[in-house]
Amino acid sequence: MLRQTKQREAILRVLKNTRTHPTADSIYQKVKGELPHISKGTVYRNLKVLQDTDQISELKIQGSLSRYEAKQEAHYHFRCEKCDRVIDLDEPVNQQLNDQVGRRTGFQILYHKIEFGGLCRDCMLKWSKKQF
Amino acid sequence: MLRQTKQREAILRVLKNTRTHPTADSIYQKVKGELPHISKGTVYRNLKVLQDTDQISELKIQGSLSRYEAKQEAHYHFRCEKCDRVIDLDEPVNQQLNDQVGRRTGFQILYHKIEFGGLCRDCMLKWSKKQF
DNA sequence: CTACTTGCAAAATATTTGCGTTATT
DNA sequence: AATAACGCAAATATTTTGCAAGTAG
Repeated sequence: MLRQTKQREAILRVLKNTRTHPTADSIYQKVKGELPHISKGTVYRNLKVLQDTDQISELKIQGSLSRYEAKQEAHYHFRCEKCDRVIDLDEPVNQQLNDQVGRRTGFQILYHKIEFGGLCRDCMLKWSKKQF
Repeated sequence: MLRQTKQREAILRVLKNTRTHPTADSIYQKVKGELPHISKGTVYRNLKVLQDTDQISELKIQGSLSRYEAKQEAHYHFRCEKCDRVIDLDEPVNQQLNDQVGRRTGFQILYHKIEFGGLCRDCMLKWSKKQF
């Protein structure tokens, strides 16, 4: 039976209270503020447990280490190539896509994820200013 | 100016001749058959150069190390959760999606990638046999 | 009490880098 | 020749793991 430890709670809380999709190391840094003796091993082990119990998910985004987020409704991600931020999109999720591809391929499709990439508004502004 | 070395050529050739989306290490292993003295540093350095010159692309797929593929027409990927293979899909690419999301978010969208996940046909068969 | 978790440290992986040498242009 | 690229080995991440001690249930 899984136990509820303050380390595990703290890690989950950090993820529920941010929208930045932090890496394992930055989760470790944040939790250390609250639990100074926590070890990285504990962070990695708990990230794994939380994934296995479907409370968080891992994001493998272009050009960065794995990031994590607390599980929410399905949504897509956008990554800014300049500032490297990862932003949750409101864009509606294409519910039929899985069935569509499943029918055409004969595979059993359980999920799909989309990563958009480009420039966020902040970076577009900064960049365009530099042109003049 | 970039030079054309046999190491770089061999790495690119390996990627052009496979559909398996190999990892850096398995590329290293394959190229070693042809160039026994090649080093891993050379493989990593060349994978970077080939990406920067847009000849190959890196795939960050759920539950595995980075994989690589020679650049082709845009396409989506499917990952089997049982055998962990990554398969290129014929599925048509949604060309309007970038503009659509760009309009709604105000971001400049340069690309999008989709990863589907589930069970491939082979694994569905194996798995269903085990039920009886 | 039991056994899941932790902290710590060491080990295992993965990737990058410094440097003297090789080889492409 | 000039210098990009290489091989090798050492240096850096990054992640996993063994183990004795701590603690939730």
